[in-house]
Amino acid sequence: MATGENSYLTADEADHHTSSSSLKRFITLSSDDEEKESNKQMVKRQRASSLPKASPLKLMNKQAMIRNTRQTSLSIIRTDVNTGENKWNLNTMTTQITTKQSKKKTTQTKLATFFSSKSSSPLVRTTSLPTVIKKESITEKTDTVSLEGFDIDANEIFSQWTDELSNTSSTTPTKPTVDSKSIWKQIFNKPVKSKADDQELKEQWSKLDKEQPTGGNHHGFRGSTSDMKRNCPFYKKIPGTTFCVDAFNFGNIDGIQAYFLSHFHSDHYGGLNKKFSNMLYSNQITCNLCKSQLGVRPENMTVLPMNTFTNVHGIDVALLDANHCPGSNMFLFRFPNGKLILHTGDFRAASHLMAHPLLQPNQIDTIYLDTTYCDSHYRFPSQDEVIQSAVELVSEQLEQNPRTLVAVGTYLVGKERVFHAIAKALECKIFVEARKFRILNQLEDDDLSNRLTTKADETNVHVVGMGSVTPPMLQTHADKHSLKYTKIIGIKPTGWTTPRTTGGTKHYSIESKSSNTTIYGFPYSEHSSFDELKAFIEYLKPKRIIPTVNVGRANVREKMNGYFKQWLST
DNA sequence: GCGATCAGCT
DNA sequence: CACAGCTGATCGC
Repeated sequence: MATGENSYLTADEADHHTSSSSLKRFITLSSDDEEKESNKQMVKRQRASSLPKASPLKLMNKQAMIRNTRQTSLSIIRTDVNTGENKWNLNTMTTQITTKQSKKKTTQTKLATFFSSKSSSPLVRTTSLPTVIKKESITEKTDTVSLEGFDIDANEIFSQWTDELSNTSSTTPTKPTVDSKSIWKQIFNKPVKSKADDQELKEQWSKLDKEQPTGGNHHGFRGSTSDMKRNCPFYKKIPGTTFCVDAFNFGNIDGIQAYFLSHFHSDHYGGLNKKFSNMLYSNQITCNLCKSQLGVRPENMTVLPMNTFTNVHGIDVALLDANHCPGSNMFLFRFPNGKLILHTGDFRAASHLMAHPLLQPNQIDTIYLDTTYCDSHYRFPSQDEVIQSAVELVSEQLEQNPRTLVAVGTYLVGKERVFHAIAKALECKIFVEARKFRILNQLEDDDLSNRLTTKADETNVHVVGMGSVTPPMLQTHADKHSLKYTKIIGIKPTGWTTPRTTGGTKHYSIESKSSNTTIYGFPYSEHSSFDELKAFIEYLKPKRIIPTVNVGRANVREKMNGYFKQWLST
């Protein structure tokens, strides 16, 4: 249980409210437990009376978020429309108590309301109230409810609850009054359904299938059939927040304040340009690239530190290395009640990622998972093994013929380790085009930067775009840059290359060969292999997994779901 | 004439 | 196929 210093709950309450098994526990409460429960409430009330009164609050925002989790908690996050700041967090926690009346189980909900502020004492006031909502009326998912048109004074809401409390004997729940009902109606101004997670997810996917039937990955990158702006798929939004991840192709998304970017690859930043007028959150390297390559204005970007929680609009966010390309990170979101959501962005799972102190088993509620290779036939060696193999190949080739040009395919960012390792082994420089030169110099790797040159004849190791690793393109490249080579070899590091299991350590395949041009495919991946994904999930044991890649077809999703179930049940 | 977006391709 | 682009055409200003 993460009850860090930023948690708005005391440790005791956090445990009480957010324990993963709390729901189950309440359903099976014995009368003994009930007694304990009412004692607890009593203590709480006593403590509440000694706390300072809540100061009057004016709800200035046009939007509030209603979040109902497994623990059936409800929170309203209030934002100042002028500053975009969350000055106050106004939370209403609900806990559930099940009583056995006759044979029928009925669930009643007690409310504990409290106000909290980032700057002052976290718990200003607590109270408990009679039943206002029934469990059945709460969905376990998150709903964003627009409060447009309402100008609600918080005191107006809660004064009525307080009145109810004083008129009610503390142990006997009474029926809600019409007044408090109407207030809840205002907040839940759209119908709230009760559904199991699975069912809810299924519906969100099939809704997406209907809306965007073009298949593919709903990146918003392709597949538009009309001039209508596409909707942001649900799995790019973080429930219970005003956050989205890697969603720049959908204009200004309703209810979104913070646009997170996991790394600088075009299918993730797609749509981002200098006209971007919202707030982007990412790591230093990615922000550098957004500025230099896309012209995103610095005032529209916030650089977040790695490996530590930073508060963004009332929610703590930590950036963790994703082991994908340089400047790639995962996002770990921590809610005021301790709930954790992990968005992996694109990542390659490895033991050193799982060893991160912020990633503990059984702590994560929902994980948004890079499922690029989530199929049992995707197995490839470690990056180190493949790099080793590439270095050996290049060394052999150069020994045979020193007038060999080595062209290594790369992405805009990504696959750097391959040509870097080769250049290190050969103790030589690395030729890159001017644009690539600028990009690589932003990656904060001194040895890499020192080896770069934009003069083609200074080294045998040339960096080219992945698309240029074809026989005719390589030929053109060799002709264009130098006459001092008699042979050219292309290195194509891509995860889609099926590794040749030659029994040895030569992890490559020959993709094409002519008299003086050979292209080698290396199974060098910057996404998790199937086994790595499996190990990652089996270690973390999240409550729920939402895939973010290969989600365009229902049958593929079903297959992945099958794997998830297996992994989580071991 | 420029940038943004799209189809096609790898 | 997917990935992470690239190229060239078209659209909007």
